[in-house]
Amino acid sequence: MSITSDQVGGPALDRQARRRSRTRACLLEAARHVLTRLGYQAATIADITRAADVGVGTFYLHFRDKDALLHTLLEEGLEELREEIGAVVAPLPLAHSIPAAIRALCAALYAHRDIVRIAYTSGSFIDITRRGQELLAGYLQQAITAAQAQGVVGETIDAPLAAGLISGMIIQGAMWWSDHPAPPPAHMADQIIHLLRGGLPPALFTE
Amino acid sequence: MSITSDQVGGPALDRQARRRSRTRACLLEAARHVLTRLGYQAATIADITRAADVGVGTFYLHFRDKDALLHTLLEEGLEELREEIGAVVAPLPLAHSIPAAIRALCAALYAHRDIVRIAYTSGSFIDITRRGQELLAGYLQQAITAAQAQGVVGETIDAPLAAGLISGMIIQGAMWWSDHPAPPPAHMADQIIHLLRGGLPPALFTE
Amino acid sequence: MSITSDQVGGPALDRQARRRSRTRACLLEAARHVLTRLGYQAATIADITRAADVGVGTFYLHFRDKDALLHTLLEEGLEELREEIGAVVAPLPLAHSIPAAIRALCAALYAHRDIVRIAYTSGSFIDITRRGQELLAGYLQQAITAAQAQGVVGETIDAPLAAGLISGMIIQGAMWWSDHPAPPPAHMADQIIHLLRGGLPPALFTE
Amino acid sequence: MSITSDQVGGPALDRQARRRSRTRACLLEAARHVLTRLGYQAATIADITRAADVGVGTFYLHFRDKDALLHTLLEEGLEELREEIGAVVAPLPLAHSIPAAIRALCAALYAHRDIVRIAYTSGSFIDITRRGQELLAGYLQQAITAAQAQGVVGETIDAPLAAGLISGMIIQGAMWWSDHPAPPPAHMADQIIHLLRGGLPPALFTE
DNA sequence: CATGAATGAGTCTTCATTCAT
DNA sequence: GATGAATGAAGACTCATTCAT
Repeated sequence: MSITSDQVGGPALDRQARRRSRTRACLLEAARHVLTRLGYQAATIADITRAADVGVGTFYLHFRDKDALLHTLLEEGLEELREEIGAVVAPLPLAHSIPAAIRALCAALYAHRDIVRIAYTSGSFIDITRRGQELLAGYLQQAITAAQAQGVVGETIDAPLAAGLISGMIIQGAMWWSDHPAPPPAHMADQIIHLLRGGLPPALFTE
Repeated sequence: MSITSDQVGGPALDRQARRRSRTRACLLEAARHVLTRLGYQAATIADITRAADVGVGTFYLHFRDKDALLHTLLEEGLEELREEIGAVVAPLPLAHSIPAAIRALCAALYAHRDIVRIAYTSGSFIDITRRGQELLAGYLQQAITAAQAQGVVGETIDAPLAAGLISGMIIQGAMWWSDHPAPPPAHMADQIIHLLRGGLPPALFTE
Repeated sequence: MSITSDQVGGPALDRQARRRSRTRACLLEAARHVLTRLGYQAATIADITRAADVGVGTFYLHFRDKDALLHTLLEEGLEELREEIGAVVAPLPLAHSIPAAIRALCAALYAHRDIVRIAYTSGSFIDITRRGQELLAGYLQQAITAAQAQGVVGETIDAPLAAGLISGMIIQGAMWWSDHPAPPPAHMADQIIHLLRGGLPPALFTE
Repeated sequence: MSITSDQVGGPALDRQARRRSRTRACLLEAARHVLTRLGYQAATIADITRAADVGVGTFYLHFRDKDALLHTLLEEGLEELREEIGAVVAPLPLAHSIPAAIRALCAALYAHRDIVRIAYTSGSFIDITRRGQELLAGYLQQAITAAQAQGVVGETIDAPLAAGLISGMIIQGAMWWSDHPAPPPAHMADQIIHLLRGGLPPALFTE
């Protein structure tokens, strides 16, 4: 008696589910490429399914519409960012983790520079974009606030705004990366840290 | 010949030209509002002409097509930016103009925050956007390079990258402004200057 | 000085409006033909605009969507029915107007047999269809009730149901007409009146 | 040969055939419900298989395509109508079977009101619908013609048309039933018989 | 110059049908 | 035989652009 696939329910169902998952992942991957290149509004469903090498109808088996795709792409990207950064920053002492946080943010945003570009050029889904920026700023603000609580940083620093500025700088770098290969994230992080350490001497600021 | 307003050529032609100019300005102003709200792709010609209170056909008397409108809007915005910033920065000694440049950049970008948002969310016309970013970075890079030439700034600073980072920080602020009223540009500039002066103490950077 | 069309606002605007109206009427007329032949669901917008000899986009200048077209078609048809029948029946003494009412109903439904077919085969817009049936039944019921009030008709007749049955018979005839040319409405009305006068003798009803 | 249920051919094949039959019946029953609710064009194969609780592919094991399903549904419905009505009317003397025929038609159409609605709102398969109407009219026409042959009904009655009118009245009632519960078929039949017996007195017809 | 009705190419989206498991 | 993921042709609807007035 031969062992056929329908004798054992599990594997058969698993294979089906795996195939489904793979198609969905193909679509997300293709969408990431296409949206990065063309922008959300200009990209068509046909562009995406062509890039994923599936039929147009297949798209709608996995996403309700174009908006749902973008939502999924951004939410999943945000979640990966959160995990990657969290894994690096969590074990560090808050008050002294700014360089590490900046390096982690740069590395993570470099890895997801496509998603960052899509988030900032799509126009819609501002809440997800905002949550992303808040995620980044959150790490920095925690570090600054903790340092202020320990008295090592003066109160003249507006912690939320400074955090926003630094994260803004990094995000802008990520958008730059979506067009240019250089500089690598480590170099970018070094320069940011160098700048924040007081790299620009007081001589430049005599007005 | 009938007695009409075109008996006297000069004034009539002027009035004609003035009316034409006014219509064109209305369209550009309407486009700025509508594109800021909806984004380039989502905004329709009808949206723009409705906001400008003219007929759809009138649009095509002033702009070849939708792309030409965006091109004009961005080029004119870029030119205004260049003039406003240049007027402030030109008379200053390069090596010591960083705070003034930052304040001028913040003020000018705040005034044109709609255009900045349109430039960064339209997806097309990357060359104009790049030229805008280069305009900003140019002022900063000149100042840093001049300071390095005078020996007041060390060579460990990557002048183009630092300039890019600082301008990126400011641009990111401008995109934030397109959604939020605060903080005012002067406050934003102060914080940036404070940060760059070495506002974050070495204590935060002991790794 | 020549008399050009834009010197006199009225006629120019009128011409514009007339042209618009004509296009709309073309579309409604084309829709009546196409929907009768293909049915509401099977008919495409392209079928209708092709029949009307206008571009597809023109359809959407006049109707929000396919549903709005059907709604308009049925409402306007219902209104014409109401006017045509009312004009005939209104001046008659209620209690003796049944033959006249039946002739008027037959004539009006014959004239609008396409609309009747569309209403009864479209599946949607049941409320308009119901209102149409109630319109027909209303005239008959008024006549029967008036006759009962004068004592010339016995109370064993269920006036609403009888009215519904007779109108149903006529409506079914109208649907028949949408496929066949004969019999003409006058003949149809004569037969109905003949039947209702007691054309089938008691001999047939000895059970 | 492995020990499985197909060792004994007969019962196994029977069980197979029974299961097949049951699935087919499920699909037809589900189709009847779904098509009644949504109409033929609007109903999807997925709607039907979901209602039947089978996979979409299963549908095509039992019907060549969507049209074949409708064809089967209508043909089987028509056959049942024919059998039910025939069983009642066949043993009666033609010339005196009009009340019985009307009662049988009302009862049968009430039982199959879903099918009637589907037939009249599907747009396609007009030949089956026509054959259905001819089935009904046939019984009535035979009765009227037989009565005319016996001299108990005058020749002023156009037998085919009168038969068509009466069947049309009943069919219209059946479509009404697909939306409303009342009146019951017996009541409907009584009123029709009452009307045809001369229920509307001559007083109403003095023009 | 100004207008807005008309156009039709281009998109999104649905769904009947197929086929590998 | 049963399943449901995948397919792509077909249809609704939008909107940049034109042109007669």
